[in-house]
Amino acid sequence: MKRRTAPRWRRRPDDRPDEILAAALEVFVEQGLAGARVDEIAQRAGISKGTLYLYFSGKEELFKEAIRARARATLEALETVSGGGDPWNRLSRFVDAYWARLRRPAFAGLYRLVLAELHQFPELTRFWADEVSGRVIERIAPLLREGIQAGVFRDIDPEVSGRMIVGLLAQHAVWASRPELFPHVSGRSDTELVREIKDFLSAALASSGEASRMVEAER
Amino acid sequence: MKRRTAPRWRRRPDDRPDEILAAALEVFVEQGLAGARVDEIAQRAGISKGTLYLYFSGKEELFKEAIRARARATLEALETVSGGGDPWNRLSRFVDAYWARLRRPAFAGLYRLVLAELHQFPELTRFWADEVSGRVIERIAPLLREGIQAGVFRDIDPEVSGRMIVGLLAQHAVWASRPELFPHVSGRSDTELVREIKDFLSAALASSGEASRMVEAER
Amino acid sequence: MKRRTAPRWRRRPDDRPDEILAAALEVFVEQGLAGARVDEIAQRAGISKGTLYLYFSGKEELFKEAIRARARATLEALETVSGGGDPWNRLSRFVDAYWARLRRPAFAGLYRLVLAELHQFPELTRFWADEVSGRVIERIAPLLREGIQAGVFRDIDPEVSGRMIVGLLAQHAVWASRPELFPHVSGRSDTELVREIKDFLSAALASSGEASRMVEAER
Amino acid sequence: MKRRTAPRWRRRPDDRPDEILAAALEVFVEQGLAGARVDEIAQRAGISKGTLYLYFSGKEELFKEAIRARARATLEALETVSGGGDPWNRLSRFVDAYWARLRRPAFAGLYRLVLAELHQFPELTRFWADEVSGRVIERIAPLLREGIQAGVFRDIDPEVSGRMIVGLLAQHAVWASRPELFPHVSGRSDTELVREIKDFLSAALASSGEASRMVEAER
DNA sequence: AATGAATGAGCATTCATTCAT
DNA sequence: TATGAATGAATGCTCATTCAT
Repeated sequence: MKRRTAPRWRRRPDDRPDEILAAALEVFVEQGLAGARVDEIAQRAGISKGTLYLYFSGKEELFKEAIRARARATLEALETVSGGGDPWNRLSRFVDAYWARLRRPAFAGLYRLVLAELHQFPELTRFWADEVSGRVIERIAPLLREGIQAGVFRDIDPEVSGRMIVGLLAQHAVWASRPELFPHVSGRSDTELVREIKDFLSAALASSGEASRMVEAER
Repeated sequence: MKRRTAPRWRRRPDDRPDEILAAALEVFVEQGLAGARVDEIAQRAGISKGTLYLYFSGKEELFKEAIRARARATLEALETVSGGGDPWNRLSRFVDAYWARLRRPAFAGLYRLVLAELHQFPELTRFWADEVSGRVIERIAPLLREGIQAGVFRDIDPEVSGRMIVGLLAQHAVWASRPELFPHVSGRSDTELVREIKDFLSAALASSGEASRMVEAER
Repeated sequence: MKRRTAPRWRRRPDDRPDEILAAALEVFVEQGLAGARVDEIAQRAGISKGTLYLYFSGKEELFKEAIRARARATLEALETVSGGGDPWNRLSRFVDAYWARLRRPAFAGLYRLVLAELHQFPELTRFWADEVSGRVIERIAPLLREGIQAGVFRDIDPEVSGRMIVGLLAQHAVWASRPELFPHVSGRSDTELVREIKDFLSAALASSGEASRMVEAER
Repeated sequence: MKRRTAPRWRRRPDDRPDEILAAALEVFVEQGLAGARVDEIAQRAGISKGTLYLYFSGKEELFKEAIRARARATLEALETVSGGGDPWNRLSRFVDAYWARLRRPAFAGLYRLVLAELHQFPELTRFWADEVSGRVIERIAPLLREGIQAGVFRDIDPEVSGRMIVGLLAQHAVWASRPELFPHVSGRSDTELVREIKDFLSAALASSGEASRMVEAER
């Protein structure tokens, strides 16, 4: 139902659909799917309610496309994290990049939405599992494997330790997105949180002879 | 005729209100605050819609009371975890007990609800921060402190490592509550997940001379 | 969706559904299916919009039930026309009774509605063909057959002459329901119209030796 | 630039307006006035919605003009029926010509539309009464008068018998346009129907000494 | 106390009409 | 002339809340 061919046509060359999706995600994050009002989405996108229906067939499609679009953007951003250096260094950079992503205002909201509403949309659920959840761990695992071969990381299943890393980061990001609810993060800066996480991960990952080194390797 | 103004917190023997709250939480968890229909709550509680309004003043109050009641129950349950033994043992027992709690079907739903909707209710937000979030870490911290003094745990801020422990457990519980969304947990049993978490925590917490021992100390 | 068991309960024992259907037919007749507003139907039925949805699942069901109910009532009314006498007499009584029915304000409207909108509802179309259209001719045919056997009517297919009788009556009723549109009926009373039709039918039906007698046999 | 105020009734060579009206009538017949969508009319006419508003001021005007145009065309077509021969012959030719007209797909639809919606437009109602309804009977009446003078038709008011003839034909055409609704015509060919009608009319019209002759006089 | 019929504000969606290009 | 994007009033339907019984 989205206009794929047509609306190359007025006002802001053709960001219209993206602007609508951004507004929609904002409102969905604040109110949930059922609570969001189409009127408000249109208003935040600076268009009329009717116009919105020229681009999307209804509230549900809007929801699905908003989730999809944001998820894609997040993944693309992570794609670029890379580079060389020793394993501690590379892991540190990954943590920084991922944390930066998780801390964007949109992320925690998206994640809440996914947890709360995605079960209503089986295709989206598959999309999320296949295209999003899986991808992040796929990206740390090789890095961990190399560290193990180099003898600097303990020999544990990289899928598992990858999961621990992502889990700690994600949970902290979620907490940090609602500091009023979680006093144990509310006084702390992002820098502190990242340092504490890195320190904890260093101890957990370092092979026995190694002094853990991620913290010093900081950005 | 008596119960005209505040018909809510009386009739201890009669557990009608609790049944309603349980039904309500169920529906709120499935549909969110806006998506939940009062009709359905009443139906699941086995009463008529009108009756529901004799006990609660409206949907919002129902929501707030449901959250409050469940949070209290969860905390009370954790209260009882205790006992002696060496620090690894006690930590292991705490992890088991907390995990068991987190894995109850109600938990992940409650947590999602808190993340998704609590911002609409400032008083509830305070309640959650003061009475719930804070309490859990308060409970592990002493345990960690003793382990440090006994020389078996690394000397790191117990508040911080407590947060890491709770974070890992909570995130895994969230993931495990939606296995379709998170393929990295979907094949694994609870036993496996707990073993992996304990192993990771052991490495992260053990003081340098110590072989980490939480896994062996298993229930 | 109609309440079959429940609403035995307040205000006017239980004509509620019938009152709604009557109001609905009125509005549908005036505005057509698409043009009718549910609000107005409710208003004419003296209830609120919401109440209407307690009895019917939506505008379409309302439409279908309204048609069905009225058609049934019309058929039932015709059922009672009967009696003895010579064929001319009986035919005359049938014409009077059918004409009286066709001239009720609801009939022409119902007929218009059927012509204009029924193609949207295949089940209703079948219902109309099976239960309504067929029945009327079924009722005159035996009467004509007896007249033929008695030698007073010409020997023509009773199904065919029945159709002519019904056709003339129906078309005149339609015209008479919109006199502004059809000047050739607009000045004439019902009595005149019926007399003219009977006269025409008498000539068409009488066997050659017979002087046609329907007109004199008048009510 | 010229055609700014009254862009409607000009440009003879350009038949754009007529194409639009034809498309409009099609859609109005299928959906009624309220149910018709301007979008679809434009689409069927092969133009854009905006263009349509260059030719007609809105949906209602479109409706009125479509009815008017079609009615005029129908009348013009009947004008040409004429010729000599004995009265039975001429009547037979009239019946054939009128029936052919009534059986065009557009007719029954137009008639339904007139019955269903014309009351909303008083001027159109007058137009229909004055220019359409009246005219047809005006055309048979003289023919019947001559037959009476020639002694072949019974001496009855030609206005009245004309009405019967038109009524029978019109009603059969309406039935035949919706055979699914009217089983008593659904199996029969047009030839059969016309033969039956002519036979019936012959008996009704023939003066007493005459054998009725319309059927044999067939085309 | 309990019920469930009744209400009407609220909201998603459609569609006739306008107007910048 | 012709287009089709944009608009927003109109309308079907839902659902939290009330209240007569």
